[in-house]
Amino acid sequence: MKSKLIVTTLTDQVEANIIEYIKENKLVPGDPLPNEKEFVEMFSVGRNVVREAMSRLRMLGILESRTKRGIIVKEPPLLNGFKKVLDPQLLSIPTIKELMGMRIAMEVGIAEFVFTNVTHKDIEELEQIISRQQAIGINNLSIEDEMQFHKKIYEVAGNNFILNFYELMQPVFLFAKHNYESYFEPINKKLQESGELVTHTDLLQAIKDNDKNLYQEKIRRHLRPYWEFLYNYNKRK
Amino acid sequence: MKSKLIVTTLTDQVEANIIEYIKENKLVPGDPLPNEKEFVEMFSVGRNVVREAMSRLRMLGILESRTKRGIIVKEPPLLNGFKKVLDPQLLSIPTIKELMGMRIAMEVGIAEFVFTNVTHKDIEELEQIISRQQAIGINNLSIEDEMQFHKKIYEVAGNNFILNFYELMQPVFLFAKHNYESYFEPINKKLQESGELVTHTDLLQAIKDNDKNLYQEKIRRHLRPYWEFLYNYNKRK
DNA sequence: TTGTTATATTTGTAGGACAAAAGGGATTAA
DNA sequence: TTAATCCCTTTTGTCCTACAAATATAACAA
Repeated sequence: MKSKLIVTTLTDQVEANIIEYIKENKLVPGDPLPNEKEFVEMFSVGRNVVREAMSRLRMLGILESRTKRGIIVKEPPLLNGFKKVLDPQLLSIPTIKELMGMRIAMEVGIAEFVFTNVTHKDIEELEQIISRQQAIGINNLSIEDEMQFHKKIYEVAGNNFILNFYELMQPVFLFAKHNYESYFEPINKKLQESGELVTHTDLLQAIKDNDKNLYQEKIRRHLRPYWEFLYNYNKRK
Repeated sequence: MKSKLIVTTLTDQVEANIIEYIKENKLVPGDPLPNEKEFVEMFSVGRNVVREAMSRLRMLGILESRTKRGIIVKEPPLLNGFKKVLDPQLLSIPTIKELMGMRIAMEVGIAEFVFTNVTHKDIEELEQIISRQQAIGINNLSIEDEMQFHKKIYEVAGNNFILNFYELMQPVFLFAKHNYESYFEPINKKLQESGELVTHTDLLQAIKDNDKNLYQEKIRRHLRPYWEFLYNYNKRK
């Protein structure tokens, strides 16, 4: 029984059919795909529909087409699609809060990898980053400066996917931080006054002391304010 | 200087242009977009190109179109695109290993949330899951059974994004586990013999004891074998 | 065999056509 | 005046044709 409301378009169906075709025929990266005309006949649809479906898969990086040479299956970059939806302008506050929770979990969770991989050279680099930041002054710190330290931590962890993930989410974090600081007083200042501020220096010290549990506790307290503030920020900008 | 090799198609450009249009005009979910014809004129391209670009954004969930009512901006589900590239058939072993590393980090990192949120009722449910699994026998456990426990943990953590993320990655984990066990002896058996097996019972005990650090250590040891085995598995199936 | 040329194929792009759906306006009824 | 109904117009979804650019393939020449 078909509802009058169109829930899936032909393009949606053909897109799913092509994915199914790849799975059923066990195509792996490098394998050629039937060309447009063959899909048109296979699914009995117009060429536009097939092209729209393939265009989507090409955007995700699952397919690659070379003029005349046909279309091949590709190992897709994992975050092609994710990147495009991570626009703070489009996301609700609860969603942004969940992303921030994800970040906290990740950054606590990679501690294991960080402590396994970290070298003296890494520690030196982290010290340099911190001293550059101190030269600027903790309250004049640009958000990009602030993020350098964390990025380096992610690099030490040695997982490219997690690093990419973090970098893609940065615009969202910037939004959260910027909004916090424009509606309230700067986070750093507030925490400094209450004595709860966990600085990058504190984090680095825990790394130097090889105290993983302490590091995890500190990184949590370092990030938590951004997460908690989102509780009280329930309207879209 | 233009290379003769076409790196971006018109569709790619128009897709980027539409995203830029949304940002520049500060459109938020619910706002209407110009219709296809207007974009055709705005960018001086054929209707097909505009449709392909919008079809991509519709797939990601950034746009929604209703026949005649036009197109509106939508808050996109975050993982629409990610879901489609998570096909173990398409991913290389190093990539799968990075995903597994991500999972370990997440599951260690959400401990904080789990320990904050967990209730007696949750613990009862976890006990029921475990006893169902023990009734089956630890070596007869289906992979789905095995995953029930972890899914419940993610639910307790209370972050929908992380939960969705985990569920999407399950096919990849299944692949890793299945391959390990078909090439080597079952993971559980091997670890049991060496006395290193961390069972769900051990994990639950750490939760009952409210010992977060121990839990994190145990969950790491519970998952690590799958991650390490990927080191030695360097060929695509 | 090797190199060149011509042909055919395939993708990218443009544009026309039409059906279905729904908004808006006009007409009619109360 | 207000409310209900009908018709027209707009817009999306789909199909189709056409053509340029690129290149694989075949045919041909040296």
